[in-house]
Amino acid sequence: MATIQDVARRAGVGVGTVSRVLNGSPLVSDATRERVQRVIDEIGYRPSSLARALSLGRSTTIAAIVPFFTRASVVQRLRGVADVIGESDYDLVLYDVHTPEQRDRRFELATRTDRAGVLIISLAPSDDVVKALAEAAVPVVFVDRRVEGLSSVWTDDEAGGAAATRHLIELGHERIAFVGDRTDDPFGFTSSRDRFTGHRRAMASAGLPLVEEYEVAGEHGRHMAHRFTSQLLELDEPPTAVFAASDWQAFGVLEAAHDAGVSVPGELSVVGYDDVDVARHLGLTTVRQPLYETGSRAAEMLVSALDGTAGEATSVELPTELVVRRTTAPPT
Amino acid sequence: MATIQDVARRAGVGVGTVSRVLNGSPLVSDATRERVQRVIDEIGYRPSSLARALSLGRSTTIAAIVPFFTRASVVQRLRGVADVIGESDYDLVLYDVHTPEQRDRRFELATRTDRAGVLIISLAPSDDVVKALAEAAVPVVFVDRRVEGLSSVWTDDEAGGAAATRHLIELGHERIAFVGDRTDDPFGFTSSRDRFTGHRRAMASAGLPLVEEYEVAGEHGRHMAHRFTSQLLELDEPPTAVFAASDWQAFGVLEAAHDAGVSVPGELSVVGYDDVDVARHLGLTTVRQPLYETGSRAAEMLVSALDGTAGEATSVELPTELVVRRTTAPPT
DNA sequence: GTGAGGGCTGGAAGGGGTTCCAGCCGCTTC
DNA sequence: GAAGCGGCTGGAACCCCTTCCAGCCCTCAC
Repeated sequence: MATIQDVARRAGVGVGTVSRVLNGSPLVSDATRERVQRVIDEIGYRPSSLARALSLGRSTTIAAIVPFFTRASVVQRLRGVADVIGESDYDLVLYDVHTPEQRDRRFELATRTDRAGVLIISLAPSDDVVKALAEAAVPVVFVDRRVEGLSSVWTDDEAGGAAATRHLIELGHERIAFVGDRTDDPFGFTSSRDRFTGHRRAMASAGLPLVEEYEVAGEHGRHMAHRFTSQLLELDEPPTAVFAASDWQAFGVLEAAHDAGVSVPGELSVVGYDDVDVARHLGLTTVRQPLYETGSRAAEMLVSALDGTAGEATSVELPTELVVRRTTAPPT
Repeated sequence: MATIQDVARRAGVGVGTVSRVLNGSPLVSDATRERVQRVIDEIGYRPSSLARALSLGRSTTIAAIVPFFTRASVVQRLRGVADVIGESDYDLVLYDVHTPEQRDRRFELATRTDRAGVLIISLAPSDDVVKALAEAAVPVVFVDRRVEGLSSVWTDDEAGGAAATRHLIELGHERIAFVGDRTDDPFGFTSSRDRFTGHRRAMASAGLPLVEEYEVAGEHGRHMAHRFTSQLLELDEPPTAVFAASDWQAFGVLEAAHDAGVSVPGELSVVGYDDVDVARHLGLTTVRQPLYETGSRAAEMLVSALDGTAGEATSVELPTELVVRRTTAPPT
């Protein structure tokens, strides 16, 4: 592997000059520049970004800490991140997190200097970590979560949840169930909880009673939602509508309804959350949140912070939007 | 940020000794080791992996070059990769590729030494690139593609395609259409083409005619498949079955059938390919390929190559499997 | 002619690790 | 008691860049 020394020697110049050519410094005469450039092309020299980073004291890699990057919603956000970072001079390092232990380890790593910046998706840092991050030299942007004193891009889950339930209420539903994530989730995800809060708020302001049997929560995913829905449908007074905390849970609800021979939206209305790709395909009424944009906006904020064009920590809220499709209708 | 010098000074030892403690060398007395370790813990010292990599001459990052990592099938593979790399001491750098230009640029970067190893998913390198990769010091493993002289993990798309069509033939279908990707695809993806070859082979060996009208190809994705299927269904003699080169294209086919009021599987049988998550959900008959395993196996191969426990380049074929669900039935 | 100043250049220092080499110490061994 | 040896240690050299500083040469003004 050729080094800057080799180039300097072959071109008959000093290493400083080669470095200046490499970095487009104006302090090089055209003749010299051309000569050096020719040698570079000839021997196919490429500077070591490792050495460069060490010398500069900053790397060009951005870490993204991501939970379950298999989930469609997370992938969408990540795509926004990847698109922006791909256009920049930075590289994207992916840290997938399955367990709270991994999460904490990753957070600890994040405070080290090896990465130029850090993007944290959907994960909740403890107060200690927040402090460490705030003190650390590396810029951090949170996606899908608001953190005091640090930059973030987020949406209002509570308002979104309220909108979903309000839609059902406006259609005339009164017995509305909520299917969400377990509340003691070890990652401290709050989106399901916030959507639930919104749901209750909407129920309350419509003067509808909160029936405990209608509020179920379990492991994230289709299966649990399926099982819960089967149980809901067997109640003496089953709900006429279900608001699921995510599209995938809504799919589980739909499946369960199908299995039980309950027609949608005839006998049961269903609303999801996220507006994942497939949602449109299946005609699911849902609350759309701008997944891609949360990722791309956050990445943009981080990159401009790294390039020094951004100022203080900023918190950006992106809007959600109710998308009415074919799984909701007035109760019969 | 503390350096190894600081630790050495505070512990009253030389930097060499600190480095030895850091790397678990046996050439340190227990007393010294403990003293150094205490200082490390005290001041929360973390070695710079950048400096370490530079000094060692090798980094601990693995690059994954990935096309459209939004596609569910690609995400599945990537998950396999991420799981394995997450368990190792390496970091995963993600390069998403949307255009052939990006691909070529990424390949060029791959031949440089900054990354310890490279994983290339589904993408086709030119002969020049193959040569460069073979010569470069960095180990490379291809996923979803077989490359002469380099390691790879792949499945037999032709056999899979043949199996899909054979299934339809065995059900009694004779008018079987194929909906695939455009053949002049700029990335040189070959999977759709290979599946098509398998399809034709199966037709031929069953003595069935190849009808040109039944072989359609266009941009990858649901929409094109939708449009093509609508056209197919308007033919004087429409096909009774469709083999789509991917699950998502199969979903487009299903949509088109639904829109045209054609019942599935009553009037039209549909087979997909990949067995993406949603396929099960929608009851799609499809050819399952082990997406996750393809990624994890490749990552394992790469990691062991990096750790020196692997030998020569190896090529691993993983099996495909026909999964019959609710979208195929005998013709009426 | 001299001094000042500007344009360009070479090379040393520095960034934070690893490793090799030399050296010290204390113990055997003859 | 000297020689030999093994265990442990300190520190210089090195990995490959960037940047700062000093210095050279020229031009221009006085």
